Amino acid sequence: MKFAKIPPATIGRLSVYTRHLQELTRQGVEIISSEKLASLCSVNPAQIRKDLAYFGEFGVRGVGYYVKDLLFEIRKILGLNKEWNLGIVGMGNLGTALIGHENFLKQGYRFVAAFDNDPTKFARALPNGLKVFDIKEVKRIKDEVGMEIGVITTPASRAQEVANRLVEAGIRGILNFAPVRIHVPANCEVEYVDFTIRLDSLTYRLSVED
Amino acid sequence: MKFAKIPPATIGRLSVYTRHLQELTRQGVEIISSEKLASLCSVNPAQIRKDLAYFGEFGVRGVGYYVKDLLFEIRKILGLNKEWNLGIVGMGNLGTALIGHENFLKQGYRFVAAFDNDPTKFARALPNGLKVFDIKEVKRIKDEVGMEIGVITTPASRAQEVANRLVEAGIRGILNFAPVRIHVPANCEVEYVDFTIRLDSLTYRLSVED
DNA sequence: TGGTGTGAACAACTTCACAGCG
DNA sequence: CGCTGTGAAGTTGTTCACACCA
Repeated sequence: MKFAKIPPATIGRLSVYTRHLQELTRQGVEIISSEKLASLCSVNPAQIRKDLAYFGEFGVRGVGYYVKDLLFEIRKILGLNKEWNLGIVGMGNLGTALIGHENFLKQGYRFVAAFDNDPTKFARALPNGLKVFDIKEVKRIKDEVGMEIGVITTPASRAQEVANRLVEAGIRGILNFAPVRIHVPANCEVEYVDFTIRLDSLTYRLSVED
Repeated sequence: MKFAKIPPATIGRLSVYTRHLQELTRQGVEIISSEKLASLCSVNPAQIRKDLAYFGEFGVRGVGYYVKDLLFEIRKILGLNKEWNLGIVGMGNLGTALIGHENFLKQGYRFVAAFDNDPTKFARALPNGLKVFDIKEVKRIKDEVGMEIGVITTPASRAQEVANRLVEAGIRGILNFAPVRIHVPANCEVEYVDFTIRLDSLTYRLSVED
């Protein structure tokens, strides 16, 4: 791939493009212009072309983009030409719901391990046949099942401690649902999903506009 | 300062600050400097001061910020000096998990209504005593229970249709978990939570750095 | 002709550096 | 004296406008 440094926002938008390209594929649409795709994704058409230009030339001038080809190329850019193995820590309501959620599989993410620190949960059988292990065993299990990314769904107060364990076990990527920032070494990447933060943005806007 | 337009990123960070200020309160910390708070939140100290400066002067020079006061002030800025009533549409695994998730209540969000389009779910009793209603009844129920924000947890293919119904019922704020952009009139605000998009950012970085 | 690819203009956001004040 | 508050500088990201090409 290219050696320019890519805006994080571009990467986020590439994901959005793939969601809508997938939908277009399902609808049988074969070709789409940056203008139409932009409208679906609620962005500026030039933004789409610019985002893609970081990685190469994927369109046909005067025509547009071949939906299937573009989808394939973007997924390759995002590293999604392989399946990724996820391990999840914190088997409360949310963790249990995520492990059974279709969207992960649809995008190429597979849960291969589940952890908690509550012994009463170790017996429980999960939807997809996984068993819940003690978080202390994360290193052993990680190597056994080839876990690559850790998903944290514990309460905020335990997130840092879990992150430490994951890092220690050699995990290089973490998706954190707990509503606090966590601190990890530079060789480990973290992304955050905090739905109450998004709600706060909403309430801010709703409060201001009146 | 008061009437400048605020960067969306600032609003997002204000939420992050509150999460850590809450944690500090729990730990009994009374005063904190922008430097220390910045370290907790993984941002630049000047960024915190700048973010706050959009809204007023909340610190004491030479001292720092009083944790409780700052928390109160930021929550007021975000419109969180009231409880907000949420209605959720799509009672699959994820929807059911969210409705029982402590973080919402902790931040002042209360689920007051639940909807689906699958009649077999209407009977089901939810954790917090709510009943699942037909999405077609959203307008009536919304007025009855004072629902203010709609949360969409349906599959992508049904998100737009649900958004239309919410808008029609007079909802002015939507939190969308479905992995597609939705289109609504200008008087309605939308925020997105897509965890597979965040995972894609992670896999991109993991793929590039090797 | 019509839509992509892209340098250049523009806009937004972040960080610096220090003045100002408790 | 130390930490906040803030103009100015620096950096990053977005949009425009048009050259270019199937």
